[in-house]
Amino acid sequence: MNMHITRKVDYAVRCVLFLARNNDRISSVDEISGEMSVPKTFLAKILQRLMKTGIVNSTRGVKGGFQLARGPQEISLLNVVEAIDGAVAMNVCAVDKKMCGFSASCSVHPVWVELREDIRNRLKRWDFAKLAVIKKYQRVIKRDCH
Amino acid sequence: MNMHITRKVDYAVRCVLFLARNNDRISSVDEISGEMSVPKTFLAKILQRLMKTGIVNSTRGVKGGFQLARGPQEISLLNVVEAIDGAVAMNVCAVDKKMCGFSASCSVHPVWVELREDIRNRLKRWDFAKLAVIKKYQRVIKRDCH
DNA sequence: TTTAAATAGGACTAATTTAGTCCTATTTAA
DNA sequence: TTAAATAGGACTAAATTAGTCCTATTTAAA
Ligand code: FES
Ligand code: FES
Repeated sequence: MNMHITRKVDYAVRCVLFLARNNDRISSVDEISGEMSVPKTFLAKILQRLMKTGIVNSTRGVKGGFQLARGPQEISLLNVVEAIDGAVAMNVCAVDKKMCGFSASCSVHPVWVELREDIRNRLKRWDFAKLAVIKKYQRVIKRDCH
Repeated sequence: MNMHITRKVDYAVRCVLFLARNNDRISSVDEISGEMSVPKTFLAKILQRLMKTGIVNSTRGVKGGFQLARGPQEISLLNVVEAIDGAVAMNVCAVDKKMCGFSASCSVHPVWVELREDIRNRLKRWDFAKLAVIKKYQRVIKRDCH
């Protein structure tokens, strides 16, 4: 079980958060990448993905940039995570397709399905309106983070 | 967010499950790997890890092999997952250590912490006594798995 | 109408992680 | 003494992640 946030997802989440906080105007890749110290071309790719999945709108040309496609409260963390990573799923079957459907011998299957639902539900509960106003994490965390 | 079970964890879980179901005797790597169609040398490494983390006991020499170090009901899925992958943690901080502790600007932090706890709690709830007797998954699943 | 500032997108590369293999040493029952 | 087993270090191959780079297109404004 690989339980890490990828940079892509991290960047995407923080990017959408930035847009949620500046939703009154259009922001360019340049501005966002500067603000968040994310490689510009990489962020551009991420924004393209968010565009294709209908989370942000883009405007091309001079003065162009990105803006949320709908209200921040209509965008869940799950939306963003699945836009970037595809469907959240833990199943072993993903590893070896032949094992699943043919074999009836996997007792662990329902556990992964259950865990998947836990995670999806939790991510669904957080929307970017909530995230945008959340108290910034003031306490300095050293051990638990790294 | 990378939400897949690695083969290592998959193998480890099924391996411990096998041992739970055959806990009256010692099983060799050869037997387990044959039974589960897992590369033998790779499984050996995994069992070494499970050994070091106190989940299984080993007996060396002829007639040697592995056995659970304690009752199946005393071994949680979390135990096995963390034995193989290390601490379950999602924090972005893991990606860029400099970001955490220095910056107080990450609103998403508490979300990952919360999600982490969800996952750990769920994994903690499943022990291998429960898993060993679980109804084998009979329904053929095609779409949701792959 | 030209230009410069922007996104769109394909093709590529580098770095890291995952998934192993291979070999040698050690232990131990027969 | 030998053969069947685990222990463990060092290595390799494959896959994924994290990017870069280049060219095309769009568009506001000089
Ligand atoms: S067969 Fe689907 S998780 Fe095991
Ligand atoms: S600083 Fe720890 S998750 Fe953002």
